[in-house]
Amino acid sequence: MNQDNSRTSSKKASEFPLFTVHDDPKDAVVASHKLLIRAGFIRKQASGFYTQMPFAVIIQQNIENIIRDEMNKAGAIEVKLPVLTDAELWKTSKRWEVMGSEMMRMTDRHKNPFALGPTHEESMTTLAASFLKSYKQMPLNLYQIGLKYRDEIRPRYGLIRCREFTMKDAYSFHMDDESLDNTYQKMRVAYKNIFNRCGLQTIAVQADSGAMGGSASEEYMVPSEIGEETLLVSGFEENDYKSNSEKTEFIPSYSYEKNKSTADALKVETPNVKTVEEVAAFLKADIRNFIKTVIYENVETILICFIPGDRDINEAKLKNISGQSEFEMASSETIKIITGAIPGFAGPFGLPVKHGQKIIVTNQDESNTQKIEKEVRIYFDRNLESRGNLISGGNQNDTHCINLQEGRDFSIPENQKNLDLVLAREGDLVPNHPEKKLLATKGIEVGHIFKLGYKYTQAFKLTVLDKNGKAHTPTMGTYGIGVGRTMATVVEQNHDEKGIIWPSSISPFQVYLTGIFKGDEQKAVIDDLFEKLVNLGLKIYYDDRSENPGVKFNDADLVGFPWQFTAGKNFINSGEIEIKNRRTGEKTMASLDSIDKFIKDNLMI
RNA sequence: CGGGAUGUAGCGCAGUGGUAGCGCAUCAGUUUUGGGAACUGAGGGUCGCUGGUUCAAGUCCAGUCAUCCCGACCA
Repeated sequence: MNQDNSRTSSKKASEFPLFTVHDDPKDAVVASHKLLIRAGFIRKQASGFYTQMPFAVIIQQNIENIIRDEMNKAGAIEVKLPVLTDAELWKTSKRWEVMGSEMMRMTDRHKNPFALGPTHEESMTTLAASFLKSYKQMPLNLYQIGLKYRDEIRPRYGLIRCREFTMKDAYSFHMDDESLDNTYQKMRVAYKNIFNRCGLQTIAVQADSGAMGGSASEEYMVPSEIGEETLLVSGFEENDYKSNSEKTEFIPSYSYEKNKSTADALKVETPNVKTVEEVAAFLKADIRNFIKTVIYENVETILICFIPGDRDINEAKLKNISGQSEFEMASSETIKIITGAIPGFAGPFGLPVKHGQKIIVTNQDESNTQKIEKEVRIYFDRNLESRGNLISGGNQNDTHCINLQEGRDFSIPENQKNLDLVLAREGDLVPNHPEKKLLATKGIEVGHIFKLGYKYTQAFKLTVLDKNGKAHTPTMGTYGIGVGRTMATVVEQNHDEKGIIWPSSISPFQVYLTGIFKGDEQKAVIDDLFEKLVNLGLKIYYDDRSENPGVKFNDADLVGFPWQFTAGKNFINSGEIEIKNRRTGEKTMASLDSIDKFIKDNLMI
């Protein structure tokens, strides 16, 4: 009998109960959230915290084991780090402040600060530093599967965005970029295999790699209406361009007018019209000839950005260009100080401040307001270069300027040429393939692989001796997969109006056996069938409740195991079992004698 | 943190200032068993919390907490 552990053994409903519920929970809006709760896989404990019920525990184990198998095959080594992390770790990497209120913090009895780990670069680098001494020990790829805590601003969609979630996180250490790339490529293969084996269709897209260097980064996205990322692709085939919109280079499918201004710059009154759209309508001008001004600030800097009037700014690109990882829209106060006008009338012509200038502004940080000095930085998008007949704010209330000429009325500095600040969108040209246009789709991120570089090895002073006996700082890669999110997105991709349809690779059971019987005598016949099926090696869930048949059929569809066997009066009278494929709905009849072959042909994986 | 909404039985929801309700679920009994059964009976409530107005508050007012949805973070 298959009684070795819960992952491989068969169960009876009378001993291993269902937790299905009749109604959709009122706070659920997406399919995976509704179905996982209705089918009794999860229960909400608090916002962003979920209990896993018995079936979900098995699914999670199945997904984890697929991940383990592929990671181990790719040469990674599993460890387990503490979830609770000492504040010292985060202070060393300067992330104690950067992480802000996203980290769940606490103190121990001695008043020492700790945080529940939102990620483990610090812990893993510290661990590696404790034993990595020689180039001979590398490359090394360490991973763990464990809980992460992030105090999300807005948990939502059930398991898709939680405050406590299980993640597989791996960190690799290398002597050089070539070795890093080698492991990175292995992880690409492993990730493809992992998601394929989980029955999850993903697309790998180019991702923004953040402020720490132009290294490679790929996100594994599940295409979905409810996705929080916008993806831009040239198609969905192997060699098509696929990118996160944050990362996508902006190449317009139309051309911006390059005529020189024939008239001098001129101020015009534009009372109470502020947005580019309003001003364009007011002046009856083409929105593409406008310069849109966007102003951000943080505690150190004020970032003034000029972009084409018909487009939006890409903040991820600005972060990379400016090196500032955090900023927000500048306050009205700040805008008045730097432009001399209320918001809505800023522009490059006659702007009272210069790039690099230090300026005193009021900093309204929480409760206390104080005067602090900030550095002004000015950035121009490349699509403004050499253009004339431009229109922008006049740095004066209710005033705009027309006939502006780049190089005459304002100039893009030489060291700032070719900056790309615009958020690309559907219809723009595909980078390197100007004959194609980008298509937009939404995606949920389930995995991310990333060449990290030296940030943590430097911060934690991790060095090893190279062949020449000289100290060398290794480079790192990091590779994450959201385990619970994988479970949820599988449901998003695999369900119908009746319930979930689990891929057999991660399904808690292969077969849902519905017994329909009157009285103990008939039940005994079907109990006996269950034992025989278990002995054939099937992982089977036997609904032996004395409910009405409809209740059991509905539960079988809802919990979504891939095959449904029904044994009722046909079985009792003539030994016929009905077999239904949950996904296709296809039904066949089999006798106990012929079922062995059916199982070998269809159910053994 | 801004904008919007909701908190009433385990779940889903009604509720007009004047007796706390419905459906499902639960428990007991009888019948029923191939697509969410029927009947009879029973149990289950600090109406989120605190304060106020009123002869009287689930209902009106103020505050507060929680949850969800829309925007900035992320696996």
